Amino acid sequence: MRRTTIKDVAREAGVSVSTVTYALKKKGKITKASHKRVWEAVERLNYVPDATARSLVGGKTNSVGIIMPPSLGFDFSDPHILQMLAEVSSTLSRKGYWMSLYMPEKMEDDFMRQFLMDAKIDGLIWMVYRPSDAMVRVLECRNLPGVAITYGKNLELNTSAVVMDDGAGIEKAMDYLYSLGHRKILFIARDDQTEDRRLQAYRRRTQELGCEYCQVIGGHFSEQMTIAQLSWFWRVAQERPTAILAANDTMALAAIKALTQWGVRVPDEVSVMGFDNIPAAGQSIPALTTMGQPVSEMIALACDHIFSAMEQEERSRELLTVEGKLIIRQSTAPVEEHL
Amino acid sequence: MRRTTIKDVAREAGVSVSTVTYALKKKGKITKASHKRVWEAVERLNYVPDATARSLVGGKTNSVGIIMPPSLGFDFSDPHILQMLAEVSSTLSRKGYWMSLYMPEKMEDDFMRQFLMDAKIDGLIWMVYRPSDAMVRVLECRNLPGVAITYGKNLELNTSAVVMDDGAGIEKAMDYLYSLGHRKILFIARDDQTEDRRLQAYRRRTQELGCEYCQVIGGHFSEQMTIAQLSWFWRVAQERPTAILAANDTMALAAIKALTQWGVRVPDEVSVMGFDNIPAAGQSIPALTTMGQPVSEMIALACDHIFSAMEQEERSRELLTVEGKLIIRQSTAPVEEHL
DNA sequence: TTGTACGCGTTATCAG
DNA sequence: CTGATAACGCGTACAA
Repeated sequence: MRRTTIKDVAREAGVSVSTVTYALKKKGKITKASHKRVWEAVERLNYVPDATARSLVGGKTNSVGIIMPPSLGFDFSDPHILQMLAEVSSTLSRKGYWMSLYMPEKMEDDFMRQFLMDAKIDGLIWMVYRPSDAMVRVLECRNLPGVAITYGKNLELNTSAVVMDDGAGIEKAMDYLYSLGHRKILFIARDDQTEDRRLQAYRRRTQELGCEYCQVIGGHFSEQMTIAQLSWFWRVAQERPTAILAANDTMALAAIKALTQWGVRVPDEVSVMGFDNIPAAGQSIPALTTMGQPVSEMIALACDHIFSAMEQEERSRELLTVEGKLIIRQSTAPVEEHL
Repeated sequence: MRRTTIKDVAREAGVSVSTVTYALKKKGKITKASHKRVWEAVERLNYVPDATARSLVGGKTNSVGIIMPPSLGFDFSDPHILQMLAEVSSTLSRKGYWMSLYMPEKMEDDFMRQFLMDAKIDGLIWMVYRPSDAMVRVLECRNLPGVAITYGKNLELNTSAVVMDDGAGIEKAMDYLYSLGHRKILFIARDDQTEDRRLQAYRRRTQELGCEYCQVIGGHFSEQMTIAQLSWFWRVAQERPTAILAANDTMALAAIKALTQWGVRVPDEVSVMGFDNIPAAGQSIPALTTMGQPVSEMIALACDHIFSAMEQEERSRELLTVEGKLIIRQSTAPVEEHL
């Protein structure tokens, strides 16, 4: 059983196809009578215009692709990611676009190229640290605009991007702790990220602020690992820090948990600060001071960029940077109170 | 700048369009020479076939729609949902399909109808409790197959569905606790779900098992609320339960936390059991015994159903039910030990 | 106001 | 082996 086409409707209504189109689009001028007959025929036949055909003639698909690997080199927590997707979805649909989501298991997957070639999209948002040149090329062949949501300044970008400068965020965090009087700040780094801008930023800023104390432990992502590392450090350290800055909230929360368990009061004895502002950060005791990633803002920027790019013929390579937001809660305090 | 089409390639290679198609599809027989010239032209012009045109002539879009409201009447936790999406995505792409994800803010949204009409899809998976008749109608007009992933038996279904019978799951959980000797089982219900099959199942099974004790408290979703309710109950209850069954893991975990804090040993004094098997359930202390939703299985079933339905012309309405899986961990113990 | 005819980019059929 | 040509379903100039 074939699908009902516009011709069927025309025949049923006793008019021509263009009359049907006009009646449906409310364009041009049509007699009341024709209009009515067309709509009746549409109802009778349950006609729904074919989306693919419209796309072909219209030259646009009305959808935007999203590429997001489940194992992101990416620091948004799961709840965040889901919320991000929801935000993207509604932002897109408000403008009449739909979302074509692709979550490759691994980035080097051949499927990705397949997707890039096969997907019926007018633009693409990369949720990856840095898309590979080959993939970007495919997009260029199709003359489609793309924008990456990522972080880390001074990235050698091959595409437009919205980047959060997390190095600057760490520096900002250090400055904040410094302003509270802290001079001995311990950094908990992610030890699975070889090139860790956050760690580098910590080292740099420590030096720039003239702090002698520059101690780093690897926290790993899991709570247990972080606690184990911190516990070890706490035992062997010659000098204990007055503040702890973690490269992400998960590790900061683990630190708070551990310290509290050991009877070390946070923030009275030690201030603890995180990074990312995951949802759990606001609910810990004490609530975690952290550097928030302006996720919604980044998404809005990316969507805006794609929207305007899709309306233009020429492709530009734009770089939009956003700043981390300092979110002060209860896990940090002036160092004076420690005395 | 127009996109390069197959005609451009043909001209560049000095052959006809059909020869190009043959060369690209490796079908039919072509001379080495032609093959080479075509591929060179393709490389030179960066030709990528237009997906929309292929879909039009081929009669299929190679993508599957997913409708998933962020506020699901749905009990999968966030990490689960993300994992579900990833699973859907890879299952689809393994079969050469892509995922068109739509997350409406509210289900009664007009955008949804728009999506259903506009989306270039060959089938749809509903991640909703029950799709509205009107929406199902749109799908039918397009002659597209659809399948809902949902739960609750005896649903008046208007579409194919994979359902997890959570009423039966609760009964199974009750039977398990009963088999451990528990006769006084407290139920923590979700108090934001007016029609709660889980609660009803608890009441029914309690009676069927001949337990006199039938106590329910409303746990709400948040940890705090659950703890508050439980704390209140613990104070005023004439008779305390030997086991607690919660309508979801989040509340069960909250219960464990609270009990432990009060010095009540789990499971020695009170057994605690959850529902859903969220990731955190395996990591609590003690690890939570729970009734797992076979999420992956449900997804696989739904995808399989859609795959086969998309290959057929006729639409059928199938109902696939799955059972909850009892996952025994450390939070439950025989009642004898309590003595 | 309405109908005809062409084009969108492919694939598939059928001659040559 | 290769080249015209007809679909696919719709939108839209252009003609009537």
